[in-house]
Formats: sequence, structure tokens, C-alpha cells
Amino acid sequence: MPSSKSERKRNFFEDVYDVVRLIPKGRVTSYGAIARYLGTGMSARMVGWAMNAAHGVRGVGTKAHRVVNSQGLLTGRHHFVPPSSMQSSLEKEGVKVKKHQVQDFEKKFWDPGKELI
DNA sequence: CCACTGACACAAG
DNA sequence: CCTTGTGCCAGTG
Repeated sequence: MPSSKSERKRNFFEDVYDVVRLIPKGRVTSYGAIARYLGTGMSARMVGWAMNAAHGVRGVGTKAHRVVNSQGLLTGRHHFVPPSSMQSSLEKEGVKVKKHQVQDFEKKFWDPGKELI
């Protein structure tokens, strides 16, 4: 088929979304983990940037609330509406959150590059 | 083409 | 504990 120039970058979003959707219920992952899964060349910022696009039409169905930073903090909660919905969604799935921090983060942590391999 | 921004990570003070 | 600086890549103005 003919070349598709615009299709290439879309692959990046799909990669991120695909990983996020594969996160098991009651589990969480970090931006850095996803970035490393895609390749160390991909900085964690790109993941957050992809999530930013996820709040729109592209990310419909994407569980962005399951993605937290390396400390297990819900740093992206401010992008949810309302912000507390991120914590509510996590607790609803069995993930306890205290002070915007995921409890038992190491237990809830799901590494795409390790379990999804 | 250049400058700024961004839901991060890591290091240093 | 908090702030600042640097790296990383892509998007937007």
C-alpha cells in the first residue's frame, strides 16, 4: 500500500495506549516503566504527553488513572475532572491511595517490560 | 526555523 | 522536605 507518513507517529500513541489498557485491574505502573518498555530512548515525559492526548478522543478507554510516577504519586490527578476521580477510580479497583500516594505500590506495580514480554 | 511547554526521572544542594 | 537544574522527545505557537 502507498506510503503513509502520518501513520508513523500515531504508532507511538498506540504503543502507550496499548500498554495502559493492558494494565490488569487493581494494578498500576509508572511513566518511566512504560517509557523503558517502549525503549530507553523514549523519555518518561513522552508518556505523560501521550496521556495528555488520552484525555481526549484518542484515549477513550485508556485507564490513565492506573499510571502514576515512579514514587507511586498521582501526579497527574490535576488533569482529571474532578482531580479526585483518579483516586476514586483506583480505590474502586482495589488500589488504596493515601495522600495522593499508592499504598503497597511495589505490590500493585505492574511492569510492562517484565510481565508483558 | 526558533522558543516554550509538558500527567517524568534523577541528581544535587 | 523542598527547590533547582539537566536530560529526554514531540507538539505547538
